[in-house]
Amino acid sequence: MRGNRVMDTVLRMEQLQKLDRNSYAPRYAQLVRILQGRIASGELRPGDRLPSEAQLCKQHRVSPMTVRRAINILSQLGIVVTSQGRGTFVNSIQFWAATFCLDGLQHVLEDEKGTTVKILEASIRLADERVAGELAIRTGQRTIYIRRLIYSQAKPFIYHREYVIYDPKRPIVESEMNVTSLKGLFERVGDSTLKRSTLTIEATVLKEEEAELLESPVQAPAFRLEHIFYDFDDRPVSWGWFICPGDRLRFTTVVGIRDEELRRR
Amino acid sequence: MRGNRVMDTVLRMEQLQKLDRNSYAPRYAQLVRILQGRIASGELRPGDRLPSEAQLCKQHRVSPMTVRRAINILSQLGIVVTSQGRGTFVNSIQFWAATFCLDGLQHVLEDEKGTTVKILEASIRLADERVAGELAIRTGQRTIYIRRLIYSQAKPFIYHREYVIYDPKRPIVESEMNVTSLKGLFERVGDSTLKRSTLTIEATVLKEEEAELLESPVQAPAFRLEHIFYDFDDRPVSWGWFICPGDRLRFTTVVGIRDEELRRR
DNA sequence: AAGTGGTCTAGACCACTAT
DNA sequence: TAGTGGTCTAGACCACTTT
Repeated sequence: MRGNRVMDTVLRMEQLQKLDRNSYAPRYAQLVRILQGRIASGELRPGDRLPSEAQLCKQHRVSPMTVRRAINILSQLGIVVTSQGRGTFVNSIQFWAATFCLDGLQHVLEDEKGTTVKILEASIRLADERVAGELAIRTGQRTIYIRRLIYSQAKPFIYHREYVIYDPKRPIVESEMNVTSLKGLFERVGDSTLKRSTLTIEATVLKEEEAELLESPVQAPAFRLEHIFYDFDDRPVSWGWFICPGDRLRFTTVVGIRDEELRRR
Repeated sequence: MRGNRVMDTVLRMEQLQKLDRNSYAPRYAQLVRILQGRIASGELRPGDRLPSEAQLCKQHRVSPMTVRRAINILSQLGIVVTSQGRGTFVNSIQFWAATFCLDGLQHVLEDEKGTTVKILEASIRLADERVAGELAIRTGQRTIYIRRLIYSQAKPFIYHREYVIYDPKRPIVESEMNVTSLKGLFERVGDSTLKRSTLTIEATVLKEEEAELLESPVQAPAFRLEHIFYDFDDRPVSWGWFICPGDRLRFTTVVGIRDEELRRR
């Protein structure tokens, strides 16, 4: 099937796909699209070896670094895999390599006008075993317990609870109170800048209090997004979780060859 | 705070962090770690400008391409943002840029011994409106309806249902039947190789049939992972969904500066 | 030994931003 | 105008795999 004359002609034609040297699109990006096209068309199938980098250099009259870059991008997209000394191969679709982004939340987070944050409670609580464990402090130590309700388009959208380490030197509460945009919420806790955060997504159902606040039925499916924020000394400063009804949030992605325009990178 | 003498000394000391030119670690990777360290230590804070690429070249005695590569990696990690003509800046933690990977499933998918797939049903069904819509066919057209139960360590783990377009020319059913490893399931439908797939994650609760098969309580929280597979002609060939109880699956990620070893890329 | 991908150099030109 | 990031060249050397 691969070795007949018709196929060879197709191959030759495809290889003639040329770079447009006057285009504003960078050459590496054009090369990515050309190779993607050869894979998408079925000309190069999973397991097949791509032309070597030296061959691609000659064929498209570009330097090795440019070819390298194109192949790196395809590799990061999971479309090809490289193997030193052997070659570059078309990958079969890697289902579990699919990545989901929280950008479903982004439009909400960035919509300053449509999003409001209401603080339901902010009080001192002594850490129980669970809280102490998550925040790496001793039980009985003081924390600030905060409950927030986040509205999108005037409707309750997310319910957030968190425990923040209480540090008498830093008046966290006041600055936390001033957070009315959700976006600012994640950039800093109190006046300390955050270094990193661990996030976990779980499936859950709404409990009574949650359902009431979120104006949804009890037992309705929901996402639970748990977080721990760390400061620049690698100490946890905040542990909490967001609850969002399942009918208001979903995560979507595409794995394999996308036909969209290649994004700038 | 930034302009005093102590800080300047710290800055000078940090800048003396040198590349180990005998190390097996590539220079761009070492440079990434050095810059990450300067950010992680709080020396460079969100909003600060990094030294220009030319300066980094001189400081670390490497070529522009090597600096470029290091900064590209930091940029892809979301740790810095670049702006042509202005400079490269330390990013504040981008909560919504968090990406979750299905690799929580990977160990299950790749564990050939511990994972088995049992086919509960495979029958011809005429497409109703919903199925026809998803698969872009006419209502009443034939599809193959397949129900599978995936076991991990001899316990039911995931329940899968899908509709596959029926093509008399391709004996899909037999080859579908032979799929006993979950891994093979996603690489091909019948004998056609897959080009891409769209995936959506939703929160749901177990219905009666699902609960019984998965040996979990009815109404228990669960993830619903819906998929459409496309062939190389961009036509949908399969629409279906996986149901997995919430207590057996979670998605975790880290956003911001990780302290792990820098992975090869 | 020959071919492959992985890293790196020392420049170049360009587009964009700030002054 | 000077400085910045973005792209690109035409080579080089190395580690690895296959023959």
